[in-house]
Amino acid sequence: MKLSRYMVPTLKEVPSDAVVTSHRLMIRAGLIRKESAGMYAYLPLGFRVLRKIMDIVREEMDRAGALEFLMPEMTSADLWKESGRWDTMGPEMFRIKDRNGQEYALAPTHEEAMTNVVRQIVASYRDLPVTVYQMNTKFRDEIRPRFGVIRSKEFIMKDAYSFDMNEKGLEESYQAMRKAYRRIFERCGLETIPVEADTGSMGGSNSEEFMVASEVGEEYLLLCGCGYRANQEKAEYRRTGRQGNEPQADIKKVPTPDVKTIDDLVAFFKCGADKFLKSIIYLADGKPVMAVVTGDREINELKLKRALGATDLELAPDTVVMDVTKAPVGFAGPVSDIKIPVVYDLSVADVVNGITGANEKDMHFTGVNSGRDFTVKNEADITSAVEGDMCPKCGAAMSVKKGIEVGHIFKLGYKYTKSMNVTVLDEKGKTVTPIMGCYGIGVNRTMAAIVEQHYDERGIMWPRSVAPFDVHMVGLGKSPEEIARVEEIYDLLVEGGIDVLYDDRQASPGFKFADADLIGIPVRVTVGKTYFSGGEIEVKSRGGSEILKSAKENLVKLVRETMK
RNA sequence: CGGGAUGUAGCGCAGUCCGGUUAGCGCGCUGCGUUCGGGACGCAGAAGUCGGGAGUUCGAAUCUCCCCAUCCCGACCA
Repeated sequence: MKLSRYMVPTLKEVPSDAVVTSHRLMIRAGLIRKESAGMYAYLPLGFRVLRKIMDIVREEMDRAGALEFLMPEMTSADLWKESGRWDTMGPEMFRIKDRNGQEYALAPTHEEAMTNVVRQIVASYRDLPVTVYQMNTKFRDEIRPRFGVIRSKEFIMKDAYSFDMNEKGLEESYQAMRKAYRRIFERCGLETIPVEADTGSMGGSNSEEFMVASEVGEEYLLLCGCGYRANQEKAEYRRTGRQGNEPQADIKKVPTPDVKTIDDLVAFFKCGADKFLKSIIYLADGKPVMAVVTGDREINELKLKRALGATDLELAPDTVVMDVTKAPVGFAGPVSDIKIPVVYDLSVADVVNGITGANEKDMHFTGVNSGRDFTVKNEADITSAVEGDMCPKCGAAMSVKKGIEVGHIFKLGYKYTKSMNVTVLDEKGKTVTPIMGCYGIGVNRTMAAIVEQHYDERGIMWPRSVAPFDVHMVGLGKSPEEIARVEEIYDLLVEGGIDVLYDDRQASPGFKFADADLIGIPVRVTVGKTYFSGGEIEVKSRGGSEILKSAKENLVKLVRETMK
């Protein structure tokens, strides 16, 4: 491909709305252009990279025996109503109507649609197991699109769904996908961290996310040297059991006018936030409950929901707090008799001489001790694990990293096969409901993550497997004769089966080199004065500083070696 | 949805506080010439609804009001 005939609008300056590295570089290197918030056009160079990633995904899915489909983007509301998600999906799902008033969703995911096709086709245990997939655009009305292509309203996802006769089969299908995912990301040159994850609103049991460690990641991962790794939604931690040897003080009621928040309390009592027993009132399925955690920890609503066995959880409105605690928000506590269920975080029992609200306006208790002043009846892990917390497996201190989620696999269970009434006959002619697994990869996001992991101050450094071209050839001929000799080299490479981007523009050498570094094709071939005078062609890899020289005859061979 | 910021040529910015003739600068773009191995130089050009609307005024990029868009932080999220 001749650059003079291609479209690579590289930029020296970055549009002011690009903040994170991958976004800036993808724009500067001419891979993408913004259409509007959360929507991007992929220019030819960017689309080439995207296609390479999709090819890798496709090859590995096919290798794992998954069958590729192409599904409609616009999905009938009936399907969503059947599974119940028409109501539960909320505003993140784009909903549209046709001229007859028929409702549709722009699919944010395809469980229903895929389940629907599959149920029309499979009828017997002989048809299972089967794993189906597609790579297609997904639409999500994100509250806040962000970080360029990492969080957008429209994106390409590879989504796969497995159908098995039983849990044993599901485990096999799940492991096959797990293996495929590892291969996919490895082939893309990405270092991923598989972590345990919560299954979220998709419903289901076992779940693993493939994370790419990155400063711009939107999730926090807890990692332990023993191999335990989980995202913060899911990560457990162990109670320290450290009580120290501070003697128990007497409980005292202390006036605390207008001291409500933890920050206020820290300033008022001049002690650490971990001394406070933060007591928050929630409505779990409409009924008030109190959650008690130490002041330095954040309640993890997912964990709390699980601990309570609730399907719906929200912070209680002020009126309910008033009703339950007989005090305004800010003075709740577990000491006085509370008529609603109370859940204590693991952290609470170890607090000696804690401070907590007295369920009375402008009053707190100090010197509060569990076992004496209140009883921990229902203890659970309901706060998010943080840096330094003890690993649930081995007890060592865990560390925290931020990560971008590029893939997610999980065992869905019977959620869709039941609600959508999928059945097959088993060997005995008995009707059974298949069990599902669900496996996603964010393709665009994977591309951004690769850039996040492969760049330097000059630009992108594509791993060969996803690079838009194999070779970036810089032609530095001036006279028509020289240019003709450069073209010969280009033809030579192309005939040698090498995918070449040839910079034949009339521009200064520095300009061309800078563009080559920015675009980040792994091998650069320079045909310039050393060739015209001494017959030597220069070969350099994007990551290295060494310049290899080659005669015309050996060029293809040398380039192939450098590509490895 | 809360808090903050921004919107002026394709991109990056100045001008706005304190209203006043042809709205500037750098990059990029076009033409000509000189250059030519790490983002060359000279000369000559093209390109702007100053985010939109309404208002104040003799006069608005600049002041007032309303709206829109974008970005950041937060809340939220397979």
